[in-house]
Amino acid sequence: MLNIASWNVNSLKVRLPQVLDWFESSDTDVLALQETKVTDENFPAEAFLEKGYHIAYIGQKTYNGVAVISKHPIEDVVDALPDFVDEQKRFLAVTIKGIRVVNVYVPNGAAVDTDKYVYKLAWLDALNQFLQTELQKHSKLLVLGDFNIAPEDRDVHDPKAWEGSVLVSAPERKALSDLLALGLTDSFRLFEQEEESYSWWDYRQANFRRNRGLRIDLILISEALNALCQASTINVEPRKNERPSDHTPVKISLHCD
DNA sequence: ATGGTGGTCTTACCA
Repeated sequence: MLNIASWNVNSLKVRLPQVLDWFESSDTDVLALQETKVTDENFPAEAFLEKGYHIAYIGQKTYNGVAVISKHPIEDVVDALPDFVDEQKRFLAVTIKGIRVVNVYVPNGAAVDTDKYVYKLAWLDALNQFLQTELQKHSKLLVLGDFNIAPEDRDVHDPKAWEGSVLVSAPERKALSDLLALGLTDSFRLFEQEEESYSWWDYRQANFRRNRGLRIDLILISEALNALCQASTINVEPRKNERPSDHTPVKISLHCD
């Protein structure tokens, strides 16, 4: 079994002990991180290398930043969306055991009718363009990360309150369904899941305790991986940690020979 | 009750 996970850690500096603990205890082979918020010079590489892990990362000061931690060698690293000028470090594609792993931190979008929302939709369009060609080159491909989009109303704790707002708006959901139309599947919905399953809870208003969350951390898989996918889960435990990230890890198990 | 939390080379901004 090959276990692949995604976790928006909201500062790798703060969350490093939690990441190391969870990576080991959860039997994860490949972990995609978002919001590392660390420059490449300050990335805590040694903490992973001394354990024999393989790493790839691209970051910046204060904001954004993505990384991949792997128990298997990493090949063919691409650290930016091609043909898209972007100062923000949100994209990292790697190949591990013949599987193309595309780690994304999709822009949040702030609110509809803002420049950040326009940037979010443009970014998603550039991702779509990239995946069109990438899927022709890699039959085994997955796109995982913080999509900052809840695919459906059942992924939202209070759809009425959220209606039309950023993270659920129709243009964002259209951009997500355009990704799925390339031949990708939201792995979480391949399996029976508990109702009110979420991956992110705002720090404010005791939202986690009240399970007022959204499912915005996704693992999209190509058709060739569909047949190999044995499970897709949300691992809620790390959200209960002291000083938790506001996101919790999501994970798939792939059958491999 | 129009707030609230948490992260960052902070005291403003992002989420």
